[in-house]
Amino acid sequence: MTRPTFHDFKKKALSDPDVRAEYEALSPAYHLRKKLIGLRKNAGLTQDELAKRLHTQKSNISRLESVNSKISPKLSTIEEYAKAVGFKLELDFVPQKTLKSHNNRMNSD
Amino acid sequence: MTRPTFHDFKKKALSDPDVRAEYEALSPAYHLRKKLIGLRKNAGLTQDELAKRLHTQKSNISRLESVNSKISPKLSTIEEYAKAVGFKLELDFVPQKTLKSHNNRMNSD
DNA sequence: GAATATGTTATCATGTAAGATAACCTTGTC
DNA sequence: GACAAGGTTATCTTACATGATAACATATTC
Repeated sequence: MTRPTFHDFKKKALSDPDVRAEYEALSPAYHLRKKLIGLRKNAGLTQDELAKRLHTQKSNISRLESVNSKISPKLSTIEEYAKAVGFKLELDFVPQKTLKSHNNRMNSD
Repeated sequence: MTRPTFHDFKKKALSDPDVRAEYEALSPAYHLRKKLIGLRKNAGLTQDELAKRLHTQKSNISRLESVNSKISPKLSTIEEYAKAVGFKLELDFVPQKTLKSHNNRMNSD
């Protein structure tokens, strides 16, 4: 109980606004679209401009960002999107504490 | 210069073995395969057993884990793999410091 | 209200990841 | 050395993400 958990660690870390800007974890596929949109807008890019950077069409960007989209994009697609807006994608594997743990109600099925 | 960077933050965080076990970032697609294998073995599963959990074939697991594989898996594939071995996949977008920054030689193209 | 900028939606074509089966390669055990 | 367990590789099929084009919906500006 005295040992800081990852939750604590994260909470503390995110209280630092500098760190917060850099560290952004998210449960995959759910927040993903909104996150992507945020990154793009933050970079001051329109879908069309981003599309050009990625040598594709704005309609494809729109589809990728579409929240109600049922598609599960390829890893490389997200990577390239991230890179195009000035970010680098990293993957975290965090243990599922299926037991009596605290805030672990992220599991869907 | 005096403000701690994400690098420092991460370094400090990872010095805590408890945190380290939970937090595992990786540059996508490169370490990914090895990471997956490690997670599976750590869970005490064979490819065949994991395949059964995912209702697929061991050959498909092998292909996914194959380091020399040229495929870029779908996000959902990694998610399901992770979940099957007791982990949850999270995505981090970390800013590309393309400027005069330190350890930022991860960019390929 | 025509023109432009931004984003959306539908559709079809194409590329490719994933499903499935089978054959092979170890390594270890009897 | 037959056998089984674990993993690999090849091939074919199927599913689906992405590419591409076009038409539409809103603003916003002139």
